[in-house]
Amino acid sequence: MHRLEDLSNNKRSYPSGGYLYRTGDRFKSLHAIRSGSFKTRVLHEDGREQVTGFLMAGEIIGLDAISTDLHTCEAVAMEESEVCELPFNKLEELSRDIPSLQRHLHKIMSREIVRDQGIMLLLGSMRAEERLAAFLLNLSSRNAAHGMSATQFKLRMSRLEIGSYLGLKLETVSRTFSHFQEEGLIQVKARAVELLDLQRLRTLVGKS
Amino acid sequence: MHRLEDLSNNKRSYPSGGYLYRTGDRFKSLHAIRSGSFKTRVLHEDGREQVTGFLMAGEIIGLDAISTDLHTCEAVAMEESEVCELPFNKLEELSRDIPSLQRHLHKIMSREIVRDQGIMLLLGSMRAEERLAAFLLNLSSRNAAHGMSATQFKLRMSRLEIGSYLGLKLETVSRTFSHFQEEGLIQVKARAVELLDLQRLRTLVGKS
DNA sequence: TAGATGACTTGATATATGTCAAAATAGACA
DNA sequence: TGTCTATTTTGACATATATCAAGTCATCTA
Repeated sequence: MHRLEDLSNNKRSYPSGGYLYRTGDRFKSLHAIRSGSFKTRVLHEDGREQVTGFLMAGEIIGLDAISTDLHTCEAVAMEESEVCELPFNKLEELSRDIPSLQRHLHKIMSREIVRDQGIMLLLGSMRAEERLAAFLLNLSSRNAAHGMSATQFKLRMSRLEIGSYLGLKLETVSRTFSHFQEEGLIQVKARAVELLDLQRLRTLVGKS
Repeated sequence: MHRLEDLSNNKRSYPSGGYLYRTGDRFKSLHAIRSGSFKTRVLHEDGREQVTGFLMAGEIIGLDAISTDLHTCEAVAMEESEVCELPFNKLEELSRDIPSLQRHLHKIMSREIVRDQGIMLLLGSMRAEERLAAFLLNLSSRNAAHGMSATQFKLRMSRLEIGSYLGLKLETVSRTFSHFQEEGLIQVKARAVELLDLQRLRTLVGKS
């Protein structure tokens, strides 16, 4: 067993804005993203909402949706997004027989929790510049992990969505981008970003 | 199978500040809290840290510790804290035979993720008053869930710890407490708190 | 290509929260 | 009980980010 998505025989496509699942849906599957990208959101009764994550090709969606009805996941990329469905009951059955799968699921689950804790640290104790630098570096290393450029990429999400994720207003996100550019840390034009000085971006994140 | 802790034959005690697990420990057990309370923290390489949760008697600790080495859990109460250990491999074995346990574990896991998402919403989009009101209401309902008063209780944690959890400085926490008292929402003296107007506290959280 | 629509940038100003400092209070211990 | 220390409160001031408001720039459609 090398890749979870080998288990799937059900592939589906979603247009931008298409819902993979939405508030109230019963959780029943994991999804491996083959192309495009997705965002997850939590909703509050009073209408307040927040983006809680962005997911890209090569990553697994779904565990953070377990049993919550205040949570949605939808495609954000400009191109079509494709996923493989991994039905949960099938995974459960298999995981009884295949110990390595059990561990694999654990690892995925853990990763989500660790990721959430990182975001909590970010939201709770970083300033705007640190948050955005951390965000860019995170995208960078995930790009690299999937065989894409670590320094040049196109953002899949709007300033508003980035702001929601980082706990900032879109104007602050935009200003901080501009500021980074003035400092020679990045080159940014609309959604096209190039990281010019990874080292200085890293030191930016690691200070209080 | 009604309560997870019936599985345990291993009970342990911790003094205030005692570590249940600490950075780098290998995750191997869940723990059911019998008395006292605990806090979990994430640590950052640069020394920055944040309280990510408070856990009280009757609750289960441990899942958010899976495979992360930047995470600690320690006792915070004044009195001794006692836990039942639930070894993970034992749980895994049992969960193969007992489907209801599998579901039970799922539910616990989900709850942690949902909780984290709630905190992300709080940290990302609420102001100081809303955060503290949400915090107090959360303590209140958890107290009630364990058969204690929903309106009168003693805080187990310092202003500094509350601030770390809510992404605020301790002075802001203190000022907000005082402000709530002036408004007649609560009665507070050091760590003794009485919620005087639950309804208004709730409306405070649900606006912006 | 022109016009329309939504996304992004930039500026001026307001405001919430942080920072620094001191005093008051509570809890621990001899 | 009194002393010591840590916690909490309160004040004055600084600052980061939000808010409000234009204006520019992209992208899409006709």
